[in-house]
Amino acid sequence: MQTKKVTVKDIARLSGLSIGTVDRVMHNRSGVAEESRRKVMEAMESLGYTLNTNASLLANKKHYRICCLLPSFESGDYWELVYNAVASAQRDAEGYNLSIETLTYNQFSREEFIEAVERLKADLPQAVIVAPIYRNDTIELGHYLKEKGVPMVFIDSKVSEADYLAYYGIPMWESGYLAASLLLGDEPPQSIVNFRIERGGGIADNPTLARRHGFTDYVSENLPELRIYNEFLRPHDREHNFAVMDKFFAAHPDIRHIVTFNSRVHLIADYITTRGLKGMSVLGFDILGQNIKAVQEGVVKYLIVQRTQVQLRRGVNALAEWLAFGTIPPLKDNYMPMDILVKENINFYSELYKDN
Amino acid sequence: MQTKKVTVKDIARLSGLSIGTVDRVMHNRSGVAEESRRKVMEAMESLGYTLNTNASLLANKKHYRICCLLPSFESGDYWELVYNAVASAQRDAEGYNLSIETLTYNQFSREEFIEAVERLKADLPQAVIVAPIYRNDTIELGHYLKEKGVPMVFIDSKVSEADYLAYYGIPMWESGYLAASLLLGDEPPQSIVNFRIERGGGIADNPTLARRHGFTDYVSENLPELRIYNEFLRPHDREHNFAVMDKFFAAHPDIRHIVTFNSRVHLIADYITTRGLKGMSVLGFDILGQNIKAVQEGVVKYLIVQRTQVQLRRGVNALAEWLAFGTIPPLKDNYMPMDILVKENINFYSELYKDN
DNA sequence: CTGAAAGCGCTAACAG
DNA sequence: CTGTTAGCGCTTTCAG
Repeated sequence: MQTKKVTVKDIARLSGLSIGTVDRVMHNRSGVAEESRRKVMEAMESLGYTLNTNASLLANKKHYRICCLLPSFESGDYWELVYNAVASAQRDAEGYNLSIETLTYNQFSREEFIEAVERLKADLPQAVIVAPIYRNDTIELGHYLKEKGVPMVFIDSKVSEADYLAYYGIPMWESGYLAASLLLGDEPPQSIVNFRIERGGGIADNPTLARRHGFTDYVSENLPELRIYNEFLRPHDREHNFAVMDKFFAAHPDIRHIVTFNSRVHLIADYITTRGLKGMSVLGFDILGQNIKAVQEGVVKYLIVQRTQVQLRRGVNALAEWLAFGTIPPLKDNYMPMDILVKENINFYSELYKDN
Repeated sequence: MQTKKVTVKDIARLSGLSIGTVDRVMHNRSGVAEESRRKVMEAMESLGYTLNTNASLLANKKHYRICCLLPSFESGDYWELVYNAVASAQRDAEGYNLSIETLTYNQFSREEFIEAVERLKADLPQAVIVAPIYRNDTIELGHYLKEKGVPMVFIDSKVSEADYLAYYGIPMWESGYLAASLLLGDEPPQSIVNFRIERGGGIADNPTLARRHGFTDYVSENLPELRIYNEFLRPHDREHNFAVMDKFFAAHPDIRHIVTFNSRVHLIADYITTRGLKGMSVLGFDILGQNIKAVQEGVVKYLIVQRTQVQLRRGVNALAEWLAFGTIPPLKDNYMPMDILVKENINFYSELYKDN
């Protein structure tokens, strides 16, 4: 560290200007003579000035609002994780002159999404974070926000065609490819089953589609002979699901490998536990409480998870920097880690995903 | 959020005392009448006061020094990761009224460690972070620091018998157990080889010992028949290492499973690549640049890594809280995640481990 | 034991 | 275009 902290005063003195001007230069505000700007820059450079964030934040009266547009959730489902991450980001944000709000919509209802967008427009925040579901509507939202000068960050998944500042999330295709390599890498079976979720609305873009492509691409490349069965479950119809699975496994008693690309592998774990099936290799996604349990009990072998908290925090940071300094994130698409959880390491993740 | 931020003034007004007294109460400083203390507490409670960290930090003239006691490193080895984490924590620490220094010693020389401790004592910081190697000397250091009221945090590994404030690191035994389950879980082989590093000094406590125990415990539990060969390599003697491995694999051409418990799996990767061996299952630890490369090339199958940056940051945070507010960390032993890296997900980790 | 007052480094508003 | 000034909310003297 330096002998003494360099302050605006120092650089004002050195450049022969006032702290007012120094401030203006620092923040690229208009109304500074080119000559002065140069002098100030030079002084900052030579003294190695760094902004005291605490003082800055304290003095800054501006207050930014960031709004998160997310699917609503029921207890125990995927979006709850995201929502918790928002809550935690909210706490972090206090004291940073920015507040984070949430606007939710039923992910299966395009109407609700559009309505949520209307509400967003009615009380436009300074920045927006979106977990996109409806692709076209999201693109449109992007246009609108662009025009208003409101930056948008994607988390969870992205709509590449939209105007956005940055994306923080896992690479979807790769997550499926990874899934295949884990599940099928060691002793490739002859056939496997993919349990999917019946989609009601049908219009919604399914982000897990790319994931399934990643999986099937791995298969075409490495195991062209592999047969993949597709079966459909319902989020809340245990009886129906059990019937589906009973029927399937009766017809295919040899199948030992199960994959799901959504977060509901616990539906399958429930079935396996209840029926007492043995020797199954099951892979699923997302660190839901019930999924954790299934891994701990050895029913699910692999759980691929993302760091929702980190993703959101990075998104918020990117927006904060943009708002405060006009900084554009160095990378537009930020692909974050996909963690592989198994029985032997999962216990050291739960705390982290809850809070850290 | 509240309508308006609650400040010391508000609670001073409500309690009928001055902000000076309020401040004294907030920080449990002495010299406050019991009656006043009560009133202030009450007011804080009822208004839901929260400290404005920015203002606090800005006004606070105290400056804390944290010293990290670490093994020195050569480019590309494990301790470089830790050192980089310190450097990054240093940057974070600026503006938090605390500075982080590093004191290094040759990990193979107990003398150097003792000398480093002397230097530490000579210019005692307000808090200490230690990556312990010499167990007894560390215990002694703990006694000394305890007496001086200087808190100590362990990272990387811990000495359970010592007096310490908290530990942030992976669980060593479990990391070995995990290694075994990954390497041996699917199609257990008959025999495997463990390449170890010749230890010069011999007195140094080897933290990877617990890891090896975790591995062998898994084996005793699940694969009692498994034969584990032990061979010894040297960190910087490629020729010698190649001779050792040539000899070993000539004698055991059937062995396909290799594990190392230290960070130098790249030594083996180098050998495998050079000799063009095929079909090896190799597992190693730590996200060194050369190890990453070996995974990307498919030579190393599993790399188990820890989040050095996060661990250090948590350690620093714990100390900062202790210094500023006397807060004791909720958990003393904080076991952090062990990430499993394979070819298909490793590319999304490197950035994170570099900086995040 | 308590209150008053002087900043911490920066930003914003207002004069020039 | 530039300088001055009044705080932001808190901590820390220094008097009482």
